[in-house]
Amino acid sequence: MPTNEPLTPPSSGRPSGRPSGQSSGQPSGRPSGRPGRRPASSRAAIEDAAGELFLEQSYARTTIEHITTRAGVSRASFFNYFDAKSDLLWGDVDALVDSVEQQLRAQPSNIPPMDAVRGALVSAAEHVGSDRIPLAVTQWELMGARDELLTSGLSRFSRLGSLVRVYLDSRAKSGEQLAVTAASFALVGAVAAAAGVWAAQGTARDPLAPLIDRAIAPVCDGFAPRFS
Amino acid sequence: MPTNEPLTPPSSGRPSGRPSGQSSGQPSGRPSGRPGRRPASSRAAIEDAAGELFLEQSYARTTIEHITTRAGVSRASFFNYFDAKSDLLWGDVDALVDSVEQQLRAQPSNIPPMDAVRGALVSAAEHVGSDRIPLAVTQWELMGARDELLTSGLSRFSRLGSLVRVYLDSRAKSGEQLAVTAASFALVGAVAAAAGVWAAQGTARDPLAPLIDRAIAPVCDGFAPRFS
DNA sequence: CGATAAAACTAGACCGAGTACAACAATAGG
DNA sequence: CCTATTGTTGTACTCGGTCTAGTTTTATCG
Repeated sequence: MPTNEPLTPPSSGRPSGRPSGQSSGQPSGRPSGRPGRRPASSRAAIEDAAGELFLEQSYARTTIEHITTRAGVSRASFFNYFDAKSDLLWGDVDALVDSVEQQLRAQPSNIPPMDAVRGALVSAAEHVGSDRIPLAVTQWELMGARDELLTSGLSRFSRLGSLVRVYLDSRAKSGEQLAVTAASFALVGAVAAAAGVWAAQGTARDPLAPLIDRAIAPVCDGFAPRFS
Repeated sequence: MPTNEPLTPPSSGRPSGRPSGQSSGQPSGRPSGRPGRRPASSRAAIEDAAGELFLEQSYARTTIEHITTRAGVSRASFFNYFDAKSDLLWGDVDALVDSVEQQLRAQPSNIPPMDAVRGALVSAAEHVGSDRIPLAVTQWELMGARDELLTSGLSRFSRLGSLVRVYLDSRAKSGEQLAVTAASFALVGAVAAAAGVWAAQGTARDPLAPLIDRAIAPVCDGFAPRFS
């Protein structure tokens, strides 16, 4: 007996090909230049289904099978679009970290390093509109057990830490490894704290950027003397 | 067909009861007061086997089955002693966090809050002798992909953050929620950074406590003005 | 001593996330 | 039509973790 597929026994098999459910209009838009089958609207369908289910029954109690079933997609398809279940929650945060990376590169090199980092973080935060909020934030209020959320999210923030560390390292004199690393991860801690407070404010929250700024300012002040 | 048990088909079954292998002497020491079967040396056997296997083939490639097989213990027994595989790596860190909690309670209440936290963290770090080093640290050098390690460890540090936050919260005037949270998690970031640098030093590393102190000092300096 | 209760341990089924791979379907271009 | 390419699916598998029922060892009480 196969291991998975607790639901949807072989009978009543879904018609292969794209299902008739949901909001997927005929995906045959433009020839798109390159060969191969064109993607159905699977990605959006998955995201929508996940958003609904997370609100209905929380992240922890929603399985990937639930999501794909509601989206009218195969379980295998899920992993074509996402590497892990937690990507549904934190994918937006990943994108935000990417934007921090860009902002860091865009910083002028004649200002003190900590000011540059501060500017980059705040700039990135300014692009977080209240329109597109990471799913993780909406879950924050809902979840009784935040540990799973927290754990799945921390690794994303650690990427931010590595990013900042590389930047600071490039602008510090050697022999400052400890200070560079400490500053980077202290900043990330402060950012995460601000994000947590922001998420906890529920709907109609304040803009994120000033919060971030207030949270990281003391860290910047503390470490600034350690850098040129 | 059963799902698991890829190895050890029903043939060649290990003799039930305590195996003759390893270092487990007859555990019948003292009557120990209370009823019930006395524990075999399973816990130590598991830890030893895990330590060996992690060094031989890394954490990621070692399954719980491997560990329990070498330890001569059933898989079920593993979960009698540990909640998760990652506890083998981070259990010592958990204990360390506990000791921070104690140190926080032992701090005099007439010194500034940030000084108290700093003292507690450094005191706890002083008890980390080079004798008993968390397995995670020894793995740090070995692992090609540190992400799994990192992820499994971050949640432990987040507990430290919550601890500090509660303490700071009890000593701050209300309305300082953001500052309290930011300070807590910035501290944790700095501590984690110091621990990482320490771990990366390989064998014969410097004492941890001064490293921690140097890492968190700027954070304390930065946030100190925000608290009474 | 025997009965009982508690504790350590085991066996085995089960679940869900994640991986791997071989198909199959749709589409562009020759 | 043929072929290469890309999206999608079915299916088997691994592993961490949970759960439950049952077995063995032990101390205590009658």
